Order: sequence, then C-alpha cells, then structure tokens
Amino acid sequence: MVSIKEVARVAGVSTATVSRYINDPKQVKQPTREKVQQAIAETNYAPNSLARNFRRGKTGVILVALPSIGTPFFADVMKGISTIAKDMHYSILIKETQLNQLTYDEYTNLVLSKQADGIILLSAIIPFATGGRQRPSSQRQAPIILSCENVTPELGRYPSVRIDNTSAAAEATDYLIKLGHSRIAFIFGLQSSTLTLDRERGYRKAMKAAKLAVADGWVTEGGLTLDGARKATRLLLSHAERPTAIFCANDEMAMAAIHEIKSANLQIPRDISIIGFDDIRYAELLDPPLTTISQPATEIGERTMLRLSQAIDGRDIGVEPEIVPHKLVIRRSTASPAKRQ
Amino acid sequence: MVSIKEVARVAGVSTATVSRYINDPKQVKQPTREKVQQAIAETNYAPNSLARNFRRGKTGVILVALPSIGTPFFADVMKGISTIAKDMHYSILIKETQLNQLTYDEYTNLVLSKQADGIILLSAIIPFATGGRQRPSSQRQAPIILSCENVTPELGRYPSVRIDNTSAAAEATDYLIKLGHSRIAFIFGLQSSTLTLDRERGYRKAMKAAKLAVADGWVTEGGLTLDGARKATRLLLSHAERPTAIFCANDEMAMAAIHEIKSANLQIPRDISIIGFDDIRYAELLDPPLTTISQPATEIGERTMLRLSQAIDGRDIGVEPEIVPHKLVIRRSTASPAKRQ
DNA sequence: TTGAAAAATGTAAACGTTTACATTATTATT
DNA sequence: AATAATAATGTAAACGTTTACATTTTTCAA
Repeated sequence: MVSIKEVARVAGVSTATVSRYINDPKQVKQPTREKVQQAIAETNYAPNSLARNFRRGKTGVILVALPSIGTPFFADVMKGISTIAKDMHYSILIKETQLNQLTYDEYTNLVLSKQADGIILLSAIIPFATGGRQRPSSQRQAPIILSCENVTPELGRYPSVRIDNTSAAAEATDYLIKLGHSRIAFIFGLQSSTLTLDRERGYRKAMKAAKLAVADGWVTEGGLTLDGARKATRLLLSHAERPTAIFCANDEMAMAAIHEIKSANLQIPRDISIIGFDDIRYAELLDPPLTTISQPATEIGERTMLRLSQAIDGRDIGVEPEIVPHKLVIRRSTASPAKRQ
Repeated sequence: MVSIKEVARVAGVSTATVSRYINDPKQVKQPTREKVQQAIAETNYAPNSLARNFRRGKTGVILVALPSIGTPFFADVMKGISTIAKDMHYSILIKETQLNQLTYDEYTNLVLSKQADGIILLSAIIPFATGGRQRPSSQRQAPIILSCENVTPELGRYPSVRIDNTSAAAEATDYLIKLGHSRIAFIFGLQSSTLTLDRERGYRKAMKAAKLAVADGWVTEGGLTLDGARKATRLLLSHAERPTAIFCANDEMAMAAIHEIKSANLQIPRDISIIGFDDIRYAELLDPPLTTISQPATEIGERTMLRLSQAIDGRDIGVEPEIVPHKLVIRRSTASPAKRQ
C-alpha cells in the first residue's frame, strides 16, 4: 500500500506538507497544493485511517448498545443519533446486547482500550450490573450516556436523555380511568429494565391515586417480544375477572395483544381497550389505530449524541437527566367500557 | 494512559513478553505470567486497540450499509451477520445510506483507507452507480458483498447471497392466478433498486405466462415506505377496473395496503387479496394474517458474513450469487375472488 | 532596498503495539 | 556430563501518521 512518504517523494515535498494538504489544504500554497494533488492522484493514495486514528488517539467511533436492532422505536432514535454523529464525523458501531448485558466496567473498558470514543446505552437492561459489586469501579468516568433509559438509584447516577416514563405511564393510565375503566391490566417489558419499572410505577401510582385495586395477575410480563406479549394477553383474557383495558409497555406488545384479543373473538375497544407506548410508525395502521404515548424519538437521539460529544470533548455534562416531553396520542383502540358485563 | 512499556517495567520483563502474554499466554512461562498479570492489574492497563489495529493493519470492522435501520426484515439479516461476525471477532459498523448512495469506488475506498476490513451491502440501491462511468474503476477488488440484493448486469458482477427474487415473485403471482385472479396489481419498491426490478420481472413473467394483461396503472411505486404504499393503494382503488389482488414488494407496504383497503370499507380477502414479501415478524399478526414469501433472513446474513470473511482472508469467492431457498407462506389475506362484481 | 513579521515548508520524533531476530534458559538425549 | 534441541525472553525496528520546532521563503512597511 502506498503511504504518505511515497506521495511526498513523487510530489517532491515533505510528508508534513502532504499531511497538511490532506487535513487542511489552506495551509499549503497553491502551486504546492497542485503538486501534491497530482501526486496523490498519480499514486492512488488513500490515507490510512488506522495510522491517523492511532496517532491522534481518537477512534472516531461511537458505540451504540441496544437490546436488539430492528425495533421501530430504536430505529427512530438511531436516526437522530446518526444525524448528529455524521455532522461531527463520528461513525456508529452497533452492539446488540441481546441477553448478555455488559457491565459498566466492561463498557468503560471499551473506551479505555480505544475501541470507541464514547458510548450510548439505548434502553440498556441493568446496564451497570456488576459481578459482586453494585457500584462500578470506574477509576475515571468514561463518556457514557443513557438514551431513553435510566438507571436504578442504587447503581449511582449517570447522564441520560429521556422522557419522564413514570409520568407518561401515569398519564396513560389516568386516561383509561377517566374513560371509566377500573379493571386495568398492565403488560410490562422486562423485570430487569428500569424503563419498565418506571412505567409500572406510573401505572400503579395512577391506580392508587384513583383508589383502584390492582388485582392479582393483572400485572404481567410481556418480555418486550411479540410472543411474550401474546402469552401475557391470553393469560389476562383467561382471568376470572377479565380486565376491560390493557396498558402495554410498548407498541409492539400492543400489536400482539390486539391480535390475541381479536383471536378470542373480542372487539377492541368495545370489549377491551388497548393503550400502547412509543407511537411507532405502525401504530396508526393497526386495526383499530392504537392509542399510545408518543416519544420524540429522533429528538432524543439527537440530544443524546450532542450531549455525549460534549462529554467526549472533556466537558462536564453532569448526571442530571435531560427530560424531553411526551404526548398522549388518542386513537381508536380506547373507549369507555361497555355498560353491561 | 498507561502503556505496555509501563507494565513491562513494573513486571520487570520486556514489552515483548507482555505483548505475548496478552495475545497468547501459553507463550510465557507460568512464573512470568503471574508477574505480568500482577503488573497489569496494578497499573490498570488496558491494551490500546488503536495501536494494535494500526500495527496489525486490520480494523476488525465490517461495515454494513443499509437504506434504513429498523426495518424488521433487515434486523433479521443483521442478526445472522452479527452472530458470525462476533465469532470471528469483527465489530459491525452501521452506515445508513438513506438517499445518498455511495458509489462502488467510495465503498472500495473505505476499505483501502482502512476504515473497515470488508463491506456488506444490504439491499443497496444502485450500489455501484458512478458519476459518469458505469463500471467501477476498482484497481484492486475490495472485499465487498451484496446481501439480499443483486446488481444489474451492466454494472458488472459481484458476489451476493440472496434468494431468487424473480422466481419468488413469479411464484407469488402464480398463486394468485391459480386462485382465479386475473386483475392483479403490483406495488413495487423503488425504480432504482434491482431487487425491486427482479420482483417486478417475476410478476410480469407470471402474468405473461398466464396470458393475463397488466393494465395501465396496475404497476405502481410504493417507495418502500408506509406512506408511499398507502398512496399507491389509494391510487389502485380509485382505478376504474379495480384489481382483485395486490402483490406488494414487501410486507411493510402490504401492511399499509391492508390499512388503506379497510379504510375504504373493503374486505380482505373477500374484495381484495393481498400478498406480501419477506414474512416479517408482524406478518402473522396482521388482520387478516398476511400471505407472503418467506426469506431465510438470518441464514442469508450468516452466509453473507461467512463468505465475506473468506474474501477478507484473501480467498477468491468468485462472483456467483449464492442462492438460498424461499417459501410461499399461505395465510388468510388471499382467497379466490368473489364471483360477482 | 532593507529588515521584520508572517507564511510556507522541512526535519524528525513520537504515538503503542507487534514481531523478526538474537540471546539466554531449560529440557531432553546420549 | 556434555551436547543438541527446544523453549522463553529480550532487543529493537517497524507500522503511517501528525506535529513541535526549526528553517526557509514570502510579504509588507518604512
């Protein structure tokens, strides 16, 4: 492979000049510029990013860790991240965490070992779980930020950009209550996800405020998967005291719930109201169109990346969560419960 | 940051020994091993990947270019890619191409400039479009492979892993014909995508074989987006001679079509049959569950990554497409056309 | 024209590894 | 016990940039 030395030789200048030409042509005089340009073309030179990054001590990479690619909601967040990342000349390295979550120390190590300049944890599930210890042993705080998700207080506090999940869930629940529902079930995501926990907290808070009981078995795990949510829904439907409304912790699980409810020959919203969370692009195409909580996903992504880049640049971004507004989007999957029954 | 030198000093050995310990502990004797281990722990040393990659001349990165993250189908392909990539210690760098497609030369340059060791083009749209020229000027063929997609012959031939899109589309169309349909419309993706073109070719081939006319306006562009497909569907419905079946070039567009058809107070499949492509995870949850062509997405991803890694290792993988089998999955969105009308 | 200031270019070191080769220690063979 | 073969370790160069500093060239004011 041809190096900068060869280009310098051909152009009859020093390597420093070639380097300057590449990084900031204004630094070299017009005639020299032409010589160098010519030499580059002639030699078919392509700067070695490996060497450049090594020398500069920067990877130019942002690692985004998410449970699974291909969820419509995350796709929108990623869009925001990508936009800003591109502006700042960062590339996006994807790490699907699936089951095996990394510990906080492991993430920190990715930065320390120069695999990435910074890390975005997208709805990470117990992202900071550590072997025996609870607290990460972080010698030096690496540029890591949470997007959409937050972290249970026992593990310490970390910067995040997200909506107020608890309030949003309370608001959704409240809406059902105002419609006249009292038997409201909740399908949550994963026990281990703080995001899930927050939403459940909001649901319970609203129920309590309305002095409504949360019957045994009305809060059930959907696992954030279609199959999990289908099972959870069937369970709910088989319940002696069938709920008149189901609040799903995300829209995909709501899709699954809708399918199961219809399969049981029940009608939505006549027999059961459904409310989701996220307002993914399919929500309005469902039958019936889904009432849900809308998050400004792309904006969350943008703000996350912006804030992370500040941390990378060495500024102190603190640990305060950056809260963005959510919105209840009312469609046709919710209605007052039927009088009879 | 502490370097290998410091570790060597603390352990009282040479840097070479430390390096050996890190890369293959078997190479160093037990007592020395312990000294080094101790020194690493003591100094909190983390190997600098930037330096290592630079020295080795390998990035350890596979770049995956796709039009847009968050499409359920690609997510499955990515899963396959990730699995194999992880086994081979590669990381996945994501490049969303959106509108601005890179040229083949630009992709090649990413490898030449050591941004990635290899590239996977996932359903790339005219991936090899070059400014004036048609043919890429590739001095040396870089390890680039197409997944799911292929390339129009004029641009040359490149390795790919995919199903036989033309046959699959013909099969889907045939199925509708066998059901008794003759007025069959086709919503394609993008004019610029060869994958789209292939599927359209299959559709037309089947229609021709059955001596059925393809009426003006029955082949229309959905743009691979929900909105595009909704518009396309409305157009189709407003047609004087309304089709009795619509073949959508992917499942997401089928979702949109189903929604529009229902909104027009028509029933599926009684009034109109719908058939999709891909068999994404939502397909069976739709109302009615979607008849579609199923692709072994994860397997495609795995095979693609496997073959790419061979190319990276310098083996000649040729340009023959690796064809994997597809399958027609019959659900309830298709039926024989109603007698009357 | 001269000299000072500014701009352009050159020189060479440095970044942190890995590794070919040289050297020393250990083991096996007789 | 002597030697050969093998294993373990050390030495130092190399990878391709960037950049501090030195030097040369150009510009500009007087």
